[in-house]
Amino acid sequence: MPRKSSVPARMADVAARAGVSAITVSRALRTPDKVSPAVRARIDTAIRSLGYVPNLAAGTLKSQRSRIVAAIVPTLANSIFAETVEGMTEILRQHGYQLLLGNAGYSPETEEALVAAFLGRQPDGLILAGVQHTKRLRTQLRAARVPVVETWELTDAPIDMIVGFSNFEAARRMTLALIERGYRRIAFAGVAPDAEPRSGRRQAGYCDAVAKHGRDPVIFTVAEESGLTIRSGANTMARVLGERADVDAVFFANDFLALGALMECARRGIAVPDKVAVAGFGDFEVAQEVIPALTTVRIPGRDIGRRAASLLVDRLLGRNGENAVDMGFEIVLRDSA
Amino acid sequence: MPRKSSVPARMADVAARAGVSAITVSRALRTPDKVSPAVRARIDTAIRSLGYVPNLAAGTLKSQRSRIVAAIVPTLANSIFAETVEGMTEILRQHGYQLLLGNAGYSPETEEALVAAFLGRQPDGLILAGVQHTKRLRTQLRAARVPVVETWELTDAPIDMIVGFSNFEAARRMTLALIERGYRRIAFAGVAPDAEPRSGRRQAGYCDAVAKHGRDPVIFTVAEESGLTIRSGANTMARVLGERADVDAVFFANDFLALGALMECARRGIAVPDKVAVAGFGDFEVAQEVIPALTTVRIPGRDIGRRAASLLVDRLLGRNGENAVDMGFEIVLRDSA
DNA sequence: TGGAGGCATGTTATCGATAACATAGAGACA
DNA sequence: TGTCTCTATGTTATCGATAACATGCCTCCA
Repeated sequence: MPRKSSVPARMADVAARAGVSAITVSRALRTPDKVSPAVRARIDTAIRSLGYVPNLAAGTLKSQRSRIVAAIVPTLANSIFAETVEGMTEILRQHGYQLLLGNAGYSPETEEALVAAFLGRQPDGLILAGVQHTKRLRTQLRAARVPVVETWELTDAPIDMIVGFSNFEAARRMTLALIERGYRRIAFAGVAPDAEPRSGRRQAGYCDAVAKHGRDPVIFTVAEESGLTIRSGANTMARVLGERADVDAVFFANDFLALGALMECARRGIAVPDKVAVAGFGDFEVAQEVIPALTTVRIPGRDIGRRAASLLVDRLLGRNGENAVDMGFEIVLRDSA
Repeated sequence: MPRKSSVPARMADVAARAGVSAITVSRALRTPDKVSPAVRARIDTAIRSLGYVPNLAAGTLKSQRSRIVAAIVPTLANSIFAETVEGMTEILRQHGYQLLLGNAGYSPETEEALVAAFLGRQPDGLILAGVQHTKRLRTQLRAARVPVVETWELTDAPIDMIVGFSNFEAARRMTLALIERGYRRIAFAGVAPDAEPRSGRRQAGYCDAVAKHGRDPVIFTVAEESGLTIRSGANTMARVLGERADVDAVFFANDFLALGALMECARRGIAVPDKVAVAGFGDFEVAQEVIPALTTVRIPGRDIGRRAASLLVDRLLGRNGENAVDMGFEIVLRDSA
């Protein structure tokens, strides 16, 4: 039966116009080499003349494949996670997958709620930032049998696949580099470990390094409500300068914090690194442009996204490759420390 | 018929366990007040004990409502668009909608391809950045009868709804402010107008303002491949200083460019604003922290996202409100100009 | 006391694509 | 020439939820 032209065309309409059955249209779209060129041409013409758009909800329902990948990140704004998301969309798009995005702040509970909402879409895969999840989330994910990639950290007990680097090791190595450069009293500044797990792992790496050299850690905790911002970096630097005249280097958990610290020093006319050295984490674009250029840890954020998506795609294509990838990091020594 | 416990539970399984029919479960989930409290409680128990997750593909197929909103932005990385996306997810989540995200670079063709791919998901709405789209895209969207919100600009001929501000007017006002402050020879630096339409509109606003004062525009075009980055801002500033000693103020199309310019001046020991003034666009976080603090145009990026999502949600709920919202801008005069 | 109206719940058909199975016809080869 | 294989295409049933319509029962008031 023909339908009013005001309602969208269905596959059956395309089939009728091309003089074939619906399944042949379906094949022409999904596995073109199983359809003869002549028929394929007729179908293409019909599709164009009807403006046909396949209803993926119907396809998903029957085939149990949604071609959707869901990703959950803590935040996009002013963050290197945005690059990771771009890296993911890039690879996923190449393989015909689309990205359903959620941002969870730094709350495992919100993450859990988002995953619950996303699972109803039958995503073919899931990408999460971090390895700190609620117990219920882990249970739910195993039950759903969805391929999962965790990112931005490493752990011995991933849910499934993982693409990241060792925040602990990166911070440890940066701290050792600062020690090697001759700084005697190195402080660490980040948010509370339970508020942001990655920052917490970095703090632990710092503690390990100073302990190895028989020194006491000096830790400044950034107020949680202000977060990893330039402004809170400046505030924290002000506290360090006011409270601990003996500190000769500060290692910040994030480049924005470090940038704020540099600005605070500039405002006060304090020489960096002569009076106090500053190091950051992330190697954001601004790090190499600021004066003095920022010593920091380079993290391949975009590549983490690309690689996470690749692992997922490989799994979905039945190609079984690695399950855990350490993307590494790089200590970048510049002028600020 | 009962199913193996290894396959996910369906609504019928929940219904059986709760001793009701499937439709009652459906109602308990979507319109709980139409189900008696006692039955609702039994259903809730059944859902939890089976770990039931509704299959939204099935629901979408029958109800023709996907509860998905698709958004396409040029880029997320290092960009204020990321805040807009966060604003959108925030509002959409409150109303049970999920965000399908695409990034199109600055290519209308990629945007068109993304929309085509997204439409198959039957999105309940679509949010686009900008108002420059291919003709085919406009046709396709009208045919699909999807509510559309364009953002970040204004136009007399929106596809449907629009939430933005006037890039032209914002740049014009900033230029006038610079003139008023006494700068005689003001240059503009941005990417080529056809590469980034928003930057192009800003350039036009600048030209209008200088022309009103009988002056000739001085335009520096940032190399397209490097884009709106700190580094290309520094390079552009170097060109300005080398080629146009008469220029006493430079208005950059973006805060990152302006930031790079400030850094280049610092490296060369050139006083800002005494020797040359610098203004930016966007009021990114770094603008108020850098030294000298950056004179710029504040754009409510997050609010644009929130408002765009609200307009869409209102439309979907049958509440017909405004179709065009000017979110305005604010000239922020700081130390750099 | 009876019927109108409203609430809670049920029955049936359906959304549109595709997996699984079926079949027709062409060519290959003994 | 018969049968075997392979390719191109078709038929049927189905994925899981929900719209539309149906029904039973309770309450209220004339």
